[in-house]
This record gives sequence, C-alpha cells and structure tokens, in this order.
Amino acid sequence: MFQNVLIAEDQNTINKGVERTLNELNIPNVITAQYCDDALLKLKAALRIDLPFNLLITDLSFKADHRKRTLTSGEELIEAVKAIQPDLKIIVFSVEHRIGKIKSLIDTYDIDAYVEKGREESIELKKAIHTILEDKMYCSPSIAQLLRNVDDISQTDLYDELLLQLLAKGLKREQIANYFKEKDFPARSLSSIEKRINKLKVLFDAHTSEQLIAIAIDRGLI
Amino acid sequence: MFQNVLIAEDQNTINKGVERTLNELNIPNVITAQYCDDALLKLKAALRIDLPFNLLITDLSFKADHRKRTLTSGEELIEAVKAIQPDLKIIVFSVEHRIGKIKSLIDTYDIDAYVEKGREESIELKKAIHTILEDKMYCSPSIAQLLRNVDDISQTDLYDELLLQLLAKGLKREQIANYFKEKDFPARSLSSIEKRINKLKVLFDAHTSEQLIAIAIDRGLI
DNA sequence: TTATTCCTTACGGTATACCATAGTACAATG
DNA sequence: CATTGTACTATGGTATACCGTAAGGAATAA
Repeated sequence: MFQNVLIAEDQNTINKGVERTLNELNIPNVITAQYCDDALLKLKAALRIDLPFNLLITDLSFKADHRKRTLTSGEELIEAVKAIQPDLKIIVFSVEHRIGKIKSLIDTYDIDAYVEKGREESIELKKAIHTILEDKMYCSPSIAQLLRNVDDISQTDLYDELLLQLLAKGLKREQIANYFKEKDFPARSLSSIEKRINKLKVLFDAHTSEQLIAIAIDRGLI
Repeated sequence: MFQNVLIAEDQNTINKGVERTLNELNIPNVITAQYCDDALLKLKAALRIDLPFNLLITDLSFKADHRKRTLTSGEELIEAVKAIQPDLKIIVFSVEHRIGKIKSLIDTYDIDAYVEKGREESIELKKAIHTILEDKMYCSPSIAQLLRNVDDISQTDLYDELLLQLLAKGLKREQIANYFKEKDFPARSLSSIEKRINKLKVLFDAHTSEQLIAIAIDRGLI
C-alpha cells in the first residue's frame, strides 16, 4: 500500500473526507494542500529529504482568493509535477465530465486514474488506489463508458463540437465558414455551416442559437 | 448544542468531512442522506418517533443517476421540509454563488445560514452552527458582502440578469420586449432591449450574442 | 421658468441569420 | 454505362438582429 499520499484540493471538507477514506486503507501518512503551489512545494520538500510521496490525489479546479498563485489549476500542477517527479502516481479527482478534457488529460499527462466526484466517489477512490497498485489505469465507470464511445463518434460530431466552440467564442457564421475553409474541413460552405447549426438546434431542442450555446455549455460539450 | 443533525449531500466524501466537523463540535447524532427523497423520509421518520432532527445541512444540487427522484434539488427539499417541520433549522451548504439565487432562497424560505463551499468551509460551518444556536442568521463573508451590495445594485442590473436568462432560454428580442411589457418593467420596448443587449456585449467584450451567453454562464450570472 | 441631461421609444437602413430550393460532385449500385 | 442516393454548395427571399438618429418625456439644475 502507498505510504505517503498528498491530496491537493481546496475544499476543506473534501480533504477531511478523503483523509478518512485513506485511513480506512491503512495509509499512514496523508498530507493535504489547499493550493496547487503548496502542493508542489510539499512534493519538492519530500523529494529533498528522500521521503517522496508515492501518490498524488488532485482536483482540477481551485478557487481564486486573496493569495497570489503561480499554479492555478490541477492541470498546471500535474504538468509541474511530471517535471520533478515523473514516476509519481496521480489520481485526478474532479467533477469535470467533459470527455474531451479528460481524454486530453489522459493522453497528455498519462495520469493513473480519473475518479469523477459523485455519490460513490470514496468507493471509487479505493478501487482506483487498488488498481494503481497493480500498475493499471483506473477510470470511473461513467467516464470509462464515454471514453469507449469517444473513438466511435463520427468525425462529423467532432466538427459540430468545434462549431459550437467557435460560436461561443464569438465567431459569426461566415467567419466560421472561412475558418473551416482554411483548415480544409468538409462542409465548409456558409450554407453547410448554417445547416449544421440548424441540425444542432433541432437536436438540442433550442429555439435560438443563444439557447443552443447555453444548452451546449450545460451539457459539458464546450 | 444540536443533538440530531441531518446532512443532505450527494458527495460521499463531503458527507464524511462534514460528519467529522460535527464530531468536533460534540454533536452525538449525525445522519447523512445522499438523495433529497431519502432526506425527507428520514426527517419524517424522526418526527414520527418524536425524536425530530434539530438541524438540516443541505446542498443545493444533486446529481441525477439511475434512481427515480421526486425531489431533485435542495430547494425542493427545503420547501418540502418547511411543510412538515417549519421550525427546523436549515443550513444551506453549496457552491452556488449567484447572488440572486441565494437572496431568493433567504427571502422565500427564511433559511438560517448560507455557507459557501470553499477553502474555509468547515470553519464557517462551525461558525454558522454557533450563530444559529443564538437564533441569529449566518452567511459566508463573501456572500454577506454581496448581499449587502445587492440592495445597492441598481434595478437595471437585475433586469439585465433577467434579460440574459431569457436569452439563454431561447426567447427572441421581440419576445423579451413583450415579456417586459407584460411585467410592466421599465425600458420594455424592442429598441431598449436591443440597446441593453448591446451594452452588455460591450461590457463583457462579446462579439456576438452567442458569446455573450457563454461569458454570462462562465461568470455565473445565469 | 428655461435649459440641460438622461432615459425611453420609434423608425429606418443595413447586415446577418434563417430557410427553402435547386444544382453539382461524387460514390455506390445495378 | 446509366441510375440512384448522398453530401455539399450556390442562390435568393424573408425574418431578425444590429445600429444610428431623432423625437418625446421626465427629472434636474440654473
């Protein structure tokens, strides 16, 4: 079992809760950090005295407050950690459910587990830890399901996702068409872009494009 | 000190954490519920055997899963609770920071405390409990600040918030104008609605109304 | 009181979005 | 090869959004 575990999570109560879960697994040393910067410092300090952490459990989003921050997100923390201690096992523990975001996290940083916050989270955390001990990757069932599907999703849908993102970024229909033309994407004409948007509005039952964006954000597509 | 406390919160880990915080206050009976419906059942059962809960700590949002739900949010739970046990003390414990939502919660249901989830949440929970014991209302500092300001905020801003909500709900400019006319709000003409939207776009540096909605959602205005 | 300012509204022109239709290119099929 | 079907595109008309201007009214200041 892991001996030294660091939890990076700003919510006080969650820290207490995760600590208790880890206690139940008989992990002797559990340290918490409420800021990414603190987490990195503690990792470095532990390395220096030759008592490195074996596992990092980190959230993705950290609230801003009065303190000045260098690292502002779990993703930045992970990147910094990989630079100083590449073999450290990492569990990401977050409410994030945008599959694109999670996939890129897995692909880019090769994290060891993704546990989605929710009702059964502490059971899942335990499972994740046991799975990692066997050098395998763990993922919450709901997310694993989505990950399996993500490869099946037709290219079209990915273009739809991009289209929604561009709309949310403030591009007009014609600008989007030009963007698609530059990138040499299929269905790049203004007419096709309009058709696509219309299709999405029907799909999501949106009356206006403003509502379409609101729905897309709500469903985590953007 | 309170003897019987019920926590309604879907996140397992937070339940554990809050439990520990309440233990530190020497509260003997702490029960948790991961569904609003369960919370209501437990409150009713406790009333029936004449051992009612003295305090409810509840989140606002509960994830949907396979289970069929009657009550789907903390707000609905609070409404139901007020019907069967109007004198029960209630602490709302949530990440919600939209001040309009919180204000309506306080005004409508007369909740006893609002604690915003964040770094110092468990300290705040303790403060909230001590304050409630003296029959006073508690509110997280950040929120209290906003509440003090909310009365100063010109009505205009509240109408702007509503306008953004209506846009996100899929109403067209003209429909919004009609809505404002029905409610007898100021600046209810189509022209004024257009000007308002334009002002908001300048304010938020949005190129299109789609982007405006995206930004408004991002900032928690909707 | 008049003058000034601010807010609201009406109106008109332009740009963009929306929608239907038809034409074209290309692949699959017989 | 012709035929069919599908996806993409072009085009034009209508509706809506966008933007400027000016008129009217209420509140305020001189």
